[in-house]
Amino acid sequence: MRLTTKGRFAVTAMIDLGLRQSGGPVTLAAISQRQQISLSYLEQLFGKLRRNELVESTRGPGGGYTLARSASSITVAEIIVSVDEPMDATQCGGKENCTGEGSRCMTHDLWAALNLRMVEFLSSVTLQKLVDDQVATGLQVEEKPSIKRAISALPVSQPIRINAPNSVFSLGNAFPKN
Amino acid sequence: MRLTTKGRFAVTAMIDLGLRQSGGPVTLAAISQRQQISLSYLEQLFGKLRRNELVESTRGPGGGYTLARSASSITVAEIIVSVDEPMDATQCGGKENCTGEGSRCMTHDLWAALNLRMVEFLSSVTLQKLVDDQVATGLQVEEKPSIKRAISALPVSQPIRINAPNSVFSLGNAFPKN
DNA sequence: CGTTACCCGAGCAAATCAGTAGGATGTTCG
DNA sequence: CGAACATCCTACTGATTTGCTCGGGTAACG
Repeated sequence: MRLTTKGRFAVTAMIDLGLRQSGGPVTLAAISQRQQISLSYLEQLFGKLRRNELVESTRGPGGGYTLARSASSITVAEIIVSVDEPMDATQCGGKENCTGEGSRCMTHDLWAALNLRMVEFLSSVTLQKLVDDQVATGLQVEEKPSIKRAISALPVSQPIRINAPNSVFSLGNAFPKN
Repeated sequence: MRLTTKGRFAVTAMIDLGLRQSGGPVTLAAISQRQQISLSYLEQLFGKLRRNELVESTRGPGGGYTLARSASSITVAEIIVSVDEPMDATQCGGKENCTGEGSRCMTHDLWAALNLRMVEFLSSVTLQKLVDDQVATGLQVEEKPSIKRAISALPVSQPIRINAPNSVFSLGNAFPKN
């Protein structure tokens, strides 16, 4: 498990998607405008999210992305793991003598175990919870017309602001030293 | 809070230090050999750990590093934060319009809150716990002579293997995709 | 003085990050 | 059909981080 801003972008985009998918598929262009993330970068992230079966895509006019499962069954851990490359393993890729013998290269098992704890923790937070917390901050999502796959003629309107209540939590790199 | 292999190296080295400092200061050269981390890289990491007052240094022959506080009062979170640069803040460094208005740039607060949760979690794990778990795996630390600051004439002997029981946990990037 | 071992900075190859560019493919509507 | 839409895909780029080397400097001990 690696925690970087990359995972943050993915989770943010997924929250936006969870908030607005009731009106049909949501385009990356719309998420890009609301969340200030570049479109091509979103395409790359959602490519991974799709291949990990967290979202489904619909092509053509009126298309976009929807959650592949209910938001309550998608966890933060799944999102982060999807966009973070597995990057093989520890640096003792198997070949290095690494002190030799039968048991693994010291740190290997130790960190596998901590990783598990991190995943357990992040698995306890569902996307639904994050979406609910957003709704609770008094954010209003203007609905798209309920006609399925209708081409939205609506202007993008003002960007959705995602605010955090005290109950949820944060990743990323904002950690002032003093 | 950022979780990368850098923090992993730091925590691993600190566990090694916690295991062996009872025999006096531990040299980075010894840690380097046991944990397979380059000496110069360790020097950089311990420079940060020292400036964050997690370790103390003793120069000259027989010198090395010792924990600045008891292992039970040092947390994993402190170690990781010490070696990970604060790298300022979110990308809306304050200047970007970021949708404007009074409230922060959407993701800002959301992630600050998750960050807090991560820190709380990693703060609940002390270095002492990690050291105890290592001792529990049946690792024997051969003592240096109890003469304080004596020059160790002992051969480095075999490297200490750090193994993980199921009770502790892991960071790092070992997370197989399948 | 010589050895030990901490200190410090510059620099470097590789990887990752965030984004750009340029298309190709599939869907819908006129 | 053909144009617009929107996902898909690959490759490339500049900036940063990672892990490490090199070369020296300084304090402590014999």
